[in-house]
Amino acid sequence: MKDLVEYRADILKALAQPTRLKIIDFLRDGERCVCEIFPAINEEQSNTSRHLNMMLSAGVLSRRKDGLKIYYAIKHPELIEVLDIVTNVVKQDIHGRHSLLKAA
Amino acid sequence: MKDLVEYRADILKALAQPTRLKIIDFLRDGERCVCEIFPAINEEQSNTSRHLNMMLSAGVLSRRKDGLKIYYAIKHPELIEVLDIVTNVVKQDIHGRHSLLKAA
DNA sequence: AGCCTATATGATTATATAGTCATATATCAG
DNA sequence: CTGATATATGACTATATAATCATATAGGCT
Repeated sequence: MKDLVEYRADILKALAQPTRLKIIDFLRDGERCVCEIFPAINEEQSNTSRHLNMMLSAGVLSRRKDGLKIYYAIKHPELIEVLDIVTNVVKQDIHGRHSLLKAA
Repeated sequence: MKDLVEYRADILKALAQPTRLKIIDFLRDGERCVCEIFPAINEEQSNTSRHLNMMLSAGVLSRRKDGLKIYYAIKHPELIEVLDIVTNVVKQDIHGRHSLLKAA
């Protein structure tokens, strides 16, 4: 049986990957179907599907079925705040690093 | 060269692991030396050291040397807020799950 | 029924990660 | 200098992860 620390790690792990971050960024404005998501982030359909399912089981996304299409959405809006905070931390921190940013 | 998405993923990854979460929880009240940290979280010294260094390179912790001892601290207090938000999300979410919590 | 579209999944591969044990390095005390 | 303490690191193992290609499943259309 998982304890609280493990559940917290699961949520954070679900956010902690570039492809998944791109997905969540794309879902900021509301739910989208898989067929919209994978072209938007420029990833394979199957890879996108795996990441979506992973985030669903972690409790980060919710899923709605409508005919052939499956719509995913961010389940807890607070997580958007989490990403915003992390973005700010990175931006503060980036000045103390040797390497430069590719794009903002 | 890393882009913003990758830096964000690095920070989140640094938080997304049970042993590291325990370390950060222990550092909430301020800096601690390695010799205090690893007994507190009940991990090997070498493993603890690796996690500390990992979080240092990710920009999550800062390090201060004082004689023989090395003190680590949470670098960005905002990250404590991040963990608190995630904890709340988990607590909300836990009700919709099949398994029960071991401890809070 | 047969065909299309949307999504998920099995099998595989390459790479990353967490942990352990032994050892190296650094600083201090005497 | 010697010995003790604190921290870091090399080498290794076991496990997890991300990605890909091919295929399966499911819903809708004619």
